[in-house]
Amino acid sequence: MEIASKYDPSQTEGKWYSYWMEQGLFQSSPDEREPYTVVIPPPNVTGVLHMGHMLNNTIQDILVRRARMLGKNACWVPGTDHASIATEAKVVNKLREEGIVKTSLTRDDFLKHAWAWTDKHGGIILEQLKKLGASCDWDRTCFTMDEVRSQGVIKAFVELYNKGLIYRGVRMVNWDPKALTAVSDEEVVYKEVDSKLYYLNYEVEGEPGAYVTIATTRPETILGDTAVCVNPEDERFRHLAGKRVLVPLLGRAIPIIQDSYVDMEFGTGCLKITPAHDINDYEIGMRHNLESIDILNDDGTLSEAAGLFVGQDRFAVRKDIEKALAESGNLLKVEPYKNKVGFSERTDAVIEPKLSTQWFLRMGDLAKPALDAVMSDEVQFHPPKFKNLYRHWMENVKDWCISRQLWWGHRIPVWYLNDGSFVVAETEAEALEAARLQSGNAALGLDALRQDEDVLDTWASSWLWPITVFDGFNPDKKEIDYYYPTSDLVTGHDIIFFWVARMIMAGYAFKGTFPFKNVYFTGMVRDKQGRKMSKSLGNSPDPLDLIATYGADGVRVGMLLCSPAGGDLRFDESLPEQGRNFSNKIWNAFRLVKGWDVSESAEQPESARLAIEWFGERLQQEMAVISDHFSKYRVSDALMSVYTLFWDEFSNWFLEMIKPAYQQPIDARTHAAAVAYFDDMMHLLHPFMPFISEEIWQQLSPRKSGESIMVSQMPAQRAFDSELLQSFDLVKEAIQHVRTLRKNRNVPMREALELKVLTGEDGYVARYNPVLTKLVNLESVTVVKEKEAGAESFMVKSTEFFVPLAATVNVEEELEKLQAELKYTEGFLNTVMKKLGNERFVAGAPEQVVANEQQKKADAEAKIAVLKERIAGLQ
RNA sequence: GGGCGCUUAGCUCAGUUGGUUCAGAGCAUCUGGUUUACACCCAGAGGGUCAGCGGUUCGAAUCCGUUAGCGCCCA
Repeated sequence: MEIASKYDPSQTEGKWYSYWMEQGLFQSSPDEREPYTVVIPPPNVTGVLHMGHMLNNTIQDILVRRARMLGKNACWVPGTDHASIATEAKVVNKLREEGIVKTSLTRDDFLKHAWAWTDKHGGIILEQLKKLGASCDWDRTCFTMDEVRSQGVIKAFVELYNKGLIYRGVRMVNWDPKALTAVSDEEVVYKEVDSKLYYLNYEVEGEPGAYVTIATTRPETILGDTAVCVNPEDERFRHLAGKRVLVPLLGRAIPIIQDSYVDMEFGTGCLKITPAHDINDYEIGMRHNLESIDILNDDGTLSEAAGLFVGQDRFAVRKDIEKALAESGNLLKVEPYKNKVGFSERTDAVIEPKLSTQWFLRMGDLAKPALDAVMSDEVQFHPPKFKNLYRHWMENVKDWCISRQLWWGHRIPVWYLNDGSFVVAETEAEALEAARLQSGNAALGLDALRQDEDVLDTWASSWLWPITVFDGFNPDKKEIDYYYPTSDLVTGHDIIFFWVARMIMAGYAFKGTFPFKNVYFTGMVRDKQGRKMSKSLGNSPDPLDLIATYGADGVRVGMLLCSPAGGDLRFDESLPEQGRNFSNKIWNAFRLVKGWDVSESAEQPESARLAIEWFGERLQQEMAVISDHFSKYRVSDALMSVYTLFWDEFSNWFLEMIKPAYQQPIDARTHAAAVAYFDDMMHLLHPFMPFISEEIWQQLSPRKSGESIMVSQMPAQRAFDSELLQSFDLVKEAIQHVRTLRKNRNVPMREALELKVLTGEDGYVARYNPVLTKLVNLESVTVVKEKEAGAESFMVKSTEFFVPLAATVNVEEELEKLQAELKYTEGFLNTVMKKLGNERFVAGAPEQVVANEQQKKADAEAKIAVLKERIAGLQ
């Protein structure tokens, strides 16, 4: 059978994914095994796969596949979230293109359109994850707005309300005038912008010609001013206490108040107060019982209350009012100014601080156990540096505005009665019952109830995800008791507050314990220049194109090669290319092993026997390293271990050592060992590169139908012989020296060499001669008692090796090399001696460290002796 | 403005309680190579005052202070 010399992922990836699905290998149900559970960070239902998802889901799949192969009952629950604002905005846009205005539709009609959109686009992203190889239990696919998840959200709301943790209140919220909804603090992105600082003169009432000057970046808001404030310590304004000033253009008189909030150094030291449109002004207004004048409509245009410019957009007014103020003589000057302005994360509209009635979740009590859990490592963060950030946020946590003025989402389970009171209940029927009780009117009908028009923030369903995906709010606890708490959560560090912190709170609030044991924070995927990947920049490659070009395995490797936990990663196409190259390397190693003729009668060469003995230990050594990496969530390092184990140790050393001579068969014992090692390495590789490892595993040995590497067990770990490994390294070193020598002297491989060994205290292991002989083509290895004059030479530790060659050695070059090595070794010995000569070191350092230094001293002295001898011999 | 973090080879980054020859890996570069598994490869090589300065210590890339540059989070 001819095997192609290039590995072609397109021939295998789809095939094996279908096979795994058909065999039901991703499925999990509770049994007696230890569970290993991961819930996917649900991507936006109408979104498409981007590089962040690729990274994130690759890591999850690696963890899940490894756990499965370690004998755990691995369960990875997939799903999507409904992304309230984003999806509603998309649907509104689509309707607008069709000539339909949202406000012309009823809520129900709008929701029909939204569901249609969701049905059409939802799930695309999950299909894309399959291309990546994600081993999710697809039978468990959840959606934040499906029935079970919605029930959970409503039950949680009612429960929290009954505990007094949810309240309705008038607060300053972040208003998005484009989406026409409040958004949470976390959804506001602050950016530095070039704006202007306007200096405005307010005339003192009754004192024509007397002014105070204020500085503001938002001159249009003067229409809502209800005071001017100065610092009580400020001498400059003391004479104004108790007086009033006139708002420019309007002539409305407002008081001059005193509050220590005002920074005397900033601007003019005189601050205008607009309680309805600035959070700090609002607080000052509360302290001084000021009136609030809301001059803006929800869409950002000026309202009747403004008195002027009514109906015009806030930014248009800013320009127009500048002119008007200049004409009226109130504009003193305008300076360029840089300030931070809040933008909506979803719509990029400038956020308007706005007084509004909203639902809030009290966070104080919820935060406490969640904070403790992370600080005590009951929930472990990887990398731990995020603990600090988390603590800072948790200690300063503010109440969470959970209502959104949207239709797409979970409608708030609150019903208002005609008298303005309200009831909170899980269903309409229960609401009616409660309302009858509350009103004392047993005849109250449904028509007397009006459900709150708003929906809940999307994160109000996402934070319950680890619970609701196992139907944790219903009486049947079989699933949740088995799978919860989950094991690992893998997510971007950008949603640590949005999601991670809140899930931990929900875990303690509703389940009494943490939702996951470990959180692995990934970095943000950036382009080569360090820019965040975004649609508008067009700097994000299409993940599916990458998979088509380099294979899913190649892309997975590429993602990991640049992804230390938590740090940003710079992606460019050389990375999946490297992954593809690795696939090809593995494939060709397989071709080699598969292509050999196997002879039952051929004797096993000693070199092969030694190679097998060595690689068995080497494999164990690396498996220990890999396990250690995984235990510390160093997934990239674990991959790098597998990578070098396969490429360097297995392919470049082991296979070369056992390779039979040209056109000769390989003996059966050696071949069997090679196949067994290959099998082991496919296991180690499988979590990282599921497709090629399955393809090769299936071909390595006959397999039964339904078998798969993904549900087979990882090779068993055992202790390994590190002395053997060290002594083998000495042979490798000798081999490398001979190779260099061949290269320097232009001696081709086919020409066999003589090797003479002048043994020192260490550096030579005679039993490995067959390996040495095979890899560098020696005709003999002989132990000598004397130096070999005129031969090329090299050293391993204190042993000297000589290779007699026809042409003479370049004495000068050789001397130079030896002198350099001598100098280095002497310098090294010197530092060692300094340490050993230092009484405080000998007394203070641990015994082992001192012993090491003594060993170094002995080694160095032996080597120096040999070097000096050789130099003398050459001179 | 407040807080946190980072700065190690051309690039991306490791360096795990200060102590094995500790200054590393991968990629890139350079030099050889039609050794029939692989040029998506093989064999080699070069390359860094561990950001600067000061301190602690027998010993510092590692701990402390400080300066500069960069990044992130929060208001």
